[in-house]
Amino acid sequence: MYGYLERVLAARIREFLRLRYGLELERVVLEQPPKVELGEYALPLAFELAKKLRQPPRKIAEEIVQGIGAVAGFSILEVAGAGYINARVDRGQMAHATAKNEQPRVEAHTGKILVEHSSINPNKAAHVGHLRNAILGDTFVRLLRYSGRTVDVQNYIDNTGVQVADVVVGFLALEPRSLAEIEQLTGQPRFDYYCWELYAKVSQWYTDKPENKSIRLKVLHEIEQGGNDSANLAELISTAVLRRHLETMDRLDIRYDFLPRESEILHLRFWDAAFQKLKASGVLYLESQGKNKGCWVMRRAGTAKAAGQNQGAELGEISEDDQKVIVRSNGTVGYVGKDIAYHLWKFGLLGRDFGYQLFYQYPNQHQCWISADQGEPEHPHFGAVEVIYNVIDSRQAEAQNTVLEALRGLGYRQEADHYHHFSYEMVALTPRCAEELGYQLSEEEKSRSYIEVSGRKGFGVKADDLLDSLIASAAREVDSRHPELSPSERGLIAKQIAIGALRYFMLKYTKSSIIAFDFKDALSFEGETGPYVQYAIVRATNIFRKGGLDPDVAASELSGQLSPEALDAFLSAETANEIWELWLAASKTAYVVDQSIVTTEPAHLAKHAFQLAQRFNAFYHRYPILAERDESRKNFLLVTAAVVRRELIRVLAVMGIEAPHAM
RNA sequence: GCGCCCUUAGCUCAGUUGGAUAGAGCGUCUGGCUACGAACCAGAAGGUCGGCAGUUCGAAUCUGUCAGGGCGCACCA
Repeated sequence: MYGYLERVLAARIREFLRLRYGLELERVVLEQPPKVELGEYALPLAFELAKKLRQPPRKIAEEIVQGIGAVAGFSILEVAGAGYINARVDRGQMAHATAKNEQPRVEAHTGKILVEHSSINPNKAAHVGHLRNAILGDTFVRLLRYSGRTVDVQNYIDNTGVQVADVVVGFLALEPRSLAEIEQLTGQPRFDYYCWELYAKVSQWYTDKPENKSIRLKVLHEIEQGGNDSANLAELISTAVLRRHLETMDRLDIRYDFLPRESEILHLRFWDAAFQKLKASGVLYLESQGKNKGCWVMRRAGTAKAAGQNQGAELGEISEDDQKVIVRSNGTVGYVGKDIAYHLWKFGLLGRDFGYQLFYQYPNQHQCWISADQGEPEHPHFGAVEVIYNVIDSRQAEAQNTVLEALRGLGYRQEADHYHHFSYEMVALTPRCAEELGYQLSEEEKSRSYIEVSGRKGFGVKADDLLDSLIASAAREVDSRHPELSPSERGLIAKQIAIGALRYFMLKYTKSSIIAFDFKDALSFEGETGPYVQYAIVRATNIFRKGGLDPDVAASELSGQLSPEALDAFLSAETANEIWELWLAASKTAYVVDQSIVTTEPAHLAKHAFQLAQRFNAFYHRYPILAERDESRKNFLLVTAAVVRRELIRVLAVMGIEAPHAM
């Protein structure tokens, strides 16, 4: 409702300015006054117009307020301060609509959206950094779906790169085993942990003796080639680790629709199709001199063209430093080239498609498909979407932008505009956390605010380990507080709390903030945390349980007995501002969801969830509802609790967090 | 060297498109459980928003510059 009324007011103001002053404003700035006593919306509009109209702001504001007349949903517009226009809503009406769960929709979008996230190398266990990626991505998917969009979730699998090759080398050179033995190993519960260690060992082996790296190159070529022992081993390992990743993420309620793999991008020759287009359009050209002689290159994103150059197609136009090699002099294509081809496929511009095979059936029956050279005849359709979001850490910004520039260079302007690099910062560890994990730090490292994780060194917090300790920690609390519940009930609650804590922790920081991970912070269930919000919901639930009511139907049934006028009487009283602010916050779900999508910033949603819970906790403490003597007031307070509870559950659901029955 | 990001309370972070008195959590100190369960609430202390200059009626927010920190600039992915 909050966002809806904002749009109503903005549209009306814009219309008035057009008719009265002949002004066409692109955007009308609306904000919330510092205190709710001043109104629900504030317009600093008159300050902006003062210069254009050559009149003092205060006078303009008064003119607007007088001229605009009544606005539906609002009780009054008034001038305040040096020229603010403050708008007060009709509290009763707005609360009534909120209680009845009325959600005015804006126009429905039809185009499909593709969100790609996770994309973990399938050579070792997932760690905290991967969790941030997956939780950001999954939450963004939920945000889009909540606002009515159709979304495909993809997880790109680089199963032919050096990282997988290194584990293959480990099995071939360091811990030789038969294929049957390795196959048996892949069936172990946490095969990805085994690979984690092995990968670190191989990396150390290279460091000790750099000449060992020659094996890596040989294995890498064999894997890319396909149809040999190395390739078969890589397939076996990467598929097993991939399954483990799906299981780990499933613990957090994160699921995928499609897993495109690099092996198919190679085998199905996506690059050949892309290469033709890139050559024809002049995005790529063959360098004939210098260090990149014999390579097909394009301009690196972010490098400026010298004056007088157009597309950069002619020889020698791009200086060596500004060149990005797409095809090596030996004729093989690099990562960026494959990525360009893959993105042409995403937008349906490549003219080729994957084969599709059903790969994984989740316990909840959701199906996850994987790319295949020859797929099944019947399969869902992926790709050819309108908008894409790639959840990839900020270190790959330049590579992402180079792909984007290639699309632009090919003339796909609209697609380029719908290409979003959902960029976020990494998760590092605090020095204290690193020491807890048993790592020797130098004095210099101890003084730093964070230490970067390193898969190569086997240095990091594994995702499953973190989840395990969160669940164990939550279980201790639940067990001591609820000995009367069955072990399975307690287990479920502990799991919900653990996931709530973890997901909230990863979402409360803005994307541009580097998270310095520490067990103490992540294991906290107090203050600005997921469990704090969950606890507010449980408190609301308890009111209804003690009162013998069903909280889920209370909002709709009880609000039916309360007219807008009756609600207004409760909410417009001098002393009602605190409760009204709670209602106002509860009416903002759709508004905050939209804002989080537009800014690609799920942290807004997390902050909002916390603030709403905070207001509710204050309300809970101040108004003992069940002890209220006045029946109609008690009814009103119950509706308040029911509405806030409903919105809290809704907001948490968008964050992928469940509300426990008890805590 | 070039590009991108960051610098706000003791610590960790919010602060929408510039707007009314810069907020929260943690930590510290003080209070509150006969329960709609305190995983909570109330209160206190704590800030020249890295420095300087500029634009503006108005700057934590925009521009320039300096300082400090991070990341990226492979015929790796």
